[in-house]
Amino acid sequence: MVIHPTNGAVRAVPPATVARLPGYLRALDALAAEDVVTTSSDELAVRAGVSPAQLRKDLSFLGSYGRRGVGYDVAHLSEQVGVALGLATQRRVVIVGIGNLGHALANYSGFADRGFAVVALVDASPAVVGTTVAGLVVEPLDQLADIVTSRDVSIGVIATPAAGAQDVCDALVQAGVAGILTFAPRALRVPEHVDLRAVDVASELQILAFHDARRTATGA
Amino acid sequence: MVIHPTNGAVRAVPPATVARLPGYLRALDALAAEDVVTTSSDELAVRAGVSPAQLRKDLSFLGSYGRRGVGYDVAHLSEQVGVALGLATQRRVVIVGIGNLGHALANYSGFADRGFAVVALVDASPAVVGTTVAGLVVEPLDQLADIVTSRDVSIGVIATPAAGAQDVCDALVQAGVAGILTFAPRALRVPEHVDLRAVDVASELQILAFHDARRTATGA
DNA sequence: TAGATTGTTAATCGATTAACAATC
DNA sequence: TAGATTGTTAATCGATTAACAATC
Repeated sequence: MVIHPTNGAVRAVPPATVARLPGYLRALDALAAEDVVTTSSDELAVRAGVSPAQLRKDLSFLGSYGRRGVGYDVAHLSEQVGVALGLATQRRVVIVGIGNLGHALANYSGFADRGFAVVALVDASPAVVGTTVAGLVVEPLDQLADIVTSRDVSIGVIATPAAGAQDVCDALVQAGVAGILTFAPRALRVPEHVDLRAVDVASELQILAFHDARRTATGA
Repeated sequence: MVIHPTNGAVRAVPPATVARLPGYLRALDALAAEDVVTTSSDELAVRAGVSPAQLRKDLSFLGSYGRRGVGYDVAHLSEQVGVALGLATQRRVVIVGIGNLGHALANYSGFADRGFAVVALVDASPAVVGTTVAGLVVEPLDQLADIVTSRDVSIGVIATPAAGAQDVCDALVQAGVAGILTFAPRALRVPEHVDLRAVDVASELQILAFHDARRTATGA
C-alpha cells in the first residue's frame, strides 16, 4: 500500500502520468457537462484516448478514488485530479512577448476556465508597451521582476522571438517564477529548481513530416 | 551493423528519438549561422539540451554521419537530419480555424524557414471567410476537401474551438491528409494511418502547476 | 603514435500492458 | 449470490545512461 502523507498528497507520481492528468480532467469535465454522475475506467479511457489499464494505473498514483464493481464518481474524481494538479490554488501568469502569439494567448479564455489568471503582459518594444490587450496594459520588460514579485506570479510564458528568449527566461528565473512555458524555437537553460516546458510549433510539424516521409517512402 | 535500405532511410527510428530530431536540427542551424564548421556530440548536446550519450545514440539510428576523433560536419549532419525528417520535400499545410491562434499561426514566419508552406486558411464563420490573413484569402469550411486534394496538402492544423474540432478532424482525414496538429483542448480520434499530435496550452500550464504544488507543499 | 571522439554494447531505469485478486 | 469493475501485481517493452572498443 502506498503511504499518503498527511496533506493528502501522494509521493512520486511519474512524469508520464502527470502529463496525462490534464487530459483526464478535461474528459471528466466533459462528462460532468453532460450530467454523467458515474463513469468507468473503460468510458473515461475512451474519452481521454488512453487504455483503461493505463488510466487505472495512473489514477492509482493519486490514491483510491473509485469503487470496485461500481466505477468513479465524476465530480469527486475531477476534484481529486484537480487537487493533485495543484489547481486548488489559482496560479498567476505573466506573458512575455506580445506579438501575434502573445496576443492570441492573452485572449485565450481557456486559461481562466482551467485555473490560471493572466495578470500581466510584458513586451520589450516601446511601440507595444502601453497598448491594451485583452483588457491589460502591456508593461515594459524592465518591470518584469517587480511584476512577478508584487503580483505573486508563479508561471511565466515566453512568446518572444528566439533571439530574446534566453534573456527573458533568465529574468523570469531571477524574479522567482516556479515554472516557465516557452514557445520560442530555441533550447532554453534553467536551473534545476525551475520547471520548464517547451512547445515548438514548427518542431511538431517536422515530427509529422517524419511519419509522412515514412508513408510515402514505403508506398503506403 | 544497421541495415540501410537502398533509399538511404533507416528502419525503426524510436518515437522518442524522432521527437528530438527537430531540436538537433535547430541547434545545427544555429551553429551554421555562427559559421561553425565542425562540432562534437558534447557541444551539440549542450546546445540541444540533452546528454552527449543520448545525442550519439539518437544520431546512430539515422546512420554514421560523424568521424571518430573528429566530430560532426555541421552542414552535412544538418542535411542528413533534414533528410531523415523528410524535409527534402516541402510539405503543404492548411490551417483550419482563423481566430486569434489561427491568425498567429498564419503569420508565423518560422514555418517557411523550416520546410512548410501554409497554402490555405479555412474557417467556418461567414464573417471570417473572404478576409485576407497573412496574404491568403480565408476560405469556407465546405471547400476543405477540394483544397486538400487540389493543392496537395499533407498536413492539417486545427485551431478551432474544442466543440468543432472532431468534425474538422474527420473532414481532414476524409480529405486525405497524412498528419494533423491540433491545438483544440479535446482528445481527437483518428484512424491508425493518420498521425496526430496535440498541443494544449492550458494542459501545459497544469503540468507546471503540478510541480509548483509539489514545491510549495514540501516547503522547497 | 597519442589524444580525441564516435558508434555501439550492456546495464539500468522507467513506462506500459495484461491479468487477476479484491471487493463493491 | 453473481456480475462488474477497481487497484495492484508481474511481465513486457522501450528509453536512457554509462562505459568502452573502434578508429580518426
